[in-house]
Amino acid sequence: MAASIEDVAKLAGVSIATVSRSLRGLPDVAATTRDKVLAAARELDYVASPFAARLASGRSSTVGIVVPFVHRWFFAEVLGAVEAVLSQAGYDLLLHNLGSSEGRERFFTVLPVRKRVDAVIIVSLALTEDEVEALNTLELPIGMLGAAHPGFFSVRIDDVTAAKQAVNHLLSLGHTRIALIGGDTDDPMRFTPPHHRLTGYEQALRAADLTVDHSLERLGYFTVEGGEAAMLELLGLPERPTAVFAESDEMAYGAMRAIRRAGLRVPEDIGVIGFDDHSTAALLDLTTIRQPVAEQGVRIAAALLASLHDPIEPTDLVLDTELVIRGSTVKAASVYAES
Amino acid sequence: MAASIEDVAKLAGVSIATVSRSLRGLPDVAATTRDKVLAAARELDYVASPFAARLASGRSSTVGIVVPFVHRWFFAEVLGAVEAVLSQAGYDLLLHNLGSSEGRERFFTVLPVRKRVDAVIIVSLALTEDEVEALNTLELPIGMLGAAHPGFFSVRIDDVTAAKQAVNHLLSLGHTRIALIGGDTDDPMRFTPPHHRLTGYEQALRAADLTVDHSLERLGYFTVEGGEAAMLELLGLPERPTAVFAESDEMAYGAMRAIRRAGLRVPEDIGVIGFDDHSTAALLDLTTIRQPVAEQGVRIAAALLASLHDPIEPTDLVLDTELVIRGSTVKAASVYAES
DNA sequence: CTGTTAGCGCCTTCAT
DNA sequence: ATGAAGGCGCTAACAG
Repeated sequence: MAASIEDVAKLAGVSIATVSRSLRGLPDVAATTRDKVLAAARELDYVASPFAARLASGRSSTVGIVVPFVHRWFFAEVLGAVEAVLSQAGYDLLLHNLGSSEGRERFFTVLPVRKRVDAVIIVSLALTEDEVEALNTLELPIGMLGAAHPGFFSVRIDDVTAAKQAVNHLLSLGHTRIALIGGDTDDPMRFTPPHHRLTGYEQALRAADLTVDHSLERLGYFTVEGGEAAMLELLGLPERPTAVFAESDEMAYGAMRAIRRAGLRVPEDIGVIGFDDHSTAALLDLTTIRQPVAEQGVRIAAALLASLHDPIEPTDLVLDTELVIRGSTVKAASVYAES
Repeated sequence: MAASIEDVAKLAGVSIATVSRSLRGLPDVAATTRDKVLAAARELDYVASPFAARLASGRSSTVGIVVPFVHRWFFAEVLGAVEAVLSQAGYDLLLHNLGSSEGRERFFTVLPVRKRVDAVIIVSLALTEDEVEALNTLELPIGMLGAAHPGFFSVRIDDVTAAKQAVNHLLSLGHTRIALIGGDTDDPMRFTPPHHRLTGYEQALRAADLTVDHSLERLGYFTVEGGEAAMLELLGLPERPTAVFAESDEMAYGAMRAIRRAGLRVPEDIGVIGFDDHSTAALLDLTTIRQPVAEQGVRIAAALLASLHDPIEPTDLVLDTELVIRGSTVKAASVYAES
């Protein structure tokens, strides 16, 4: 059997309370006794039972993270960043992968994080009022990544501004007929970006005195295939667009494929700009809006840890995005040119 | 304060023992009393404190998973699959992302899963004897994904055979000068695939009575950039290869880029085959060896859950791989042709 | 600075 | 079929 705190106490010749204090680095322990305890603990290869500690202290030293689809690039990237921060702080990470709108519903009705985490991170979800209420019953600090809600911590980018960056880039190249391939604003998963990016797109057009043509706004569902299908529709229009803003790099990939399969060239015939700066965007020479993905994860994790240390008012942090110009919007010999 | 088992017992007019039994679906509880208990629990919105339960039972209902880099496609995919199986079985998933060889060393010396999981899944690591020993001190069922070790459960593919599939495909197309872009067999992370894929590559060549030319074996480090650099070296050879087998799709992407930047065509001048069937492989029209990624995750998770249910001898499952032929090895109009 | 003593909330024999 | 009671291994007052 593994050593318990009592074994350590016996070996060190002190009480279990002193062992507990010493091992946790609490003050009011003589340096000499602490050393004795540490030596005993090392000798017995002792580690405290987290469950006993959690039961007694009421703290779980665990943070729950809720992501729509772990296997997608963005969420995996976030997860890695959050894990790094938490594990370094001695916290456990409890992963909840929604996977579908049913999974989402299950999560918010069952609330499997109840009684087992000190804080929760919600990634990329626009919460319904019911969901907010469910989270509030937890009476825990809540962190949102890619969205915001009063009373919750949040770290995000400004999707409206970012979308404007994208469209303004196309406008600056002389395009006036600019299409949008976006996410579904009515999707059951209710991701946050689609609304804002759509808004930014339309605002940028209006600011340039262009009329918003809704027939140029298509759904790509954040997948390569969806982006391709959306582009096909756009290509079938009486007057096709000269440029496309896709709300994700993956949809942009699909759009590029559709364009090329139609025998047209990127960017000469149609310019394409994506969103994210996915790891393969450089490879495919895609102009895009880069957002700091890992950093958002680091920041939200750090904010929650800080609030766990001593309760503070929720903070809302908005990070900058950056236009990365590549060959899909500016003339280049081929897709495989500079990147 | 949230309801405790005592509250439920009081409301249902039974003892806490009966509540515990009822809620866990144990036998020897009268149907009527069970209903009473369930009703009371529902009314109080009761959920058991996992920590109290774990402390008392000695079972953690948690599985630890150790991955080299969560943010990489393969591992994220595995993670999603494992999470789905575990959460459905009522198990928590404790994620450990190594991130580097230092992270790896830290994990195996600290063993942060001690006293907090019922089983551990190790993904894609060739374990050293010290690491095996460390895991054995846990006295827990251990599952390996993408590797195997006596005494541990495992689910994997046959990398030797898979590499042969790849090379044989190139041989069948008439290639005789076939290069390899692989992972580092001396890498501190010691991934398992590089050794086996290298072996399969050489065996296939020998079986075809071709001599193995080590100058055709280059390191791509499992990244796009690495693959590109490796391909550049190969292109600089006095007699360059007519085909390349990359041990991952991402290295294959890099190779394709290098080939095209050199003004050569794929597959006319140089054929390229990858490994994995990464989600963008179809997009880039890359011939590859598909391995069942999510299924490996599902299988290893299921195996461990089964062994937790009732201890069984470790099993070793080898899943099939499949050759997926696309335009990077067989003539096609362009990279963006059929896929 | 250190020890004593209640719990934390549940599981699990052992009785009945 | 149900209840009583002793832990599980630790934390957190409270004494001293």
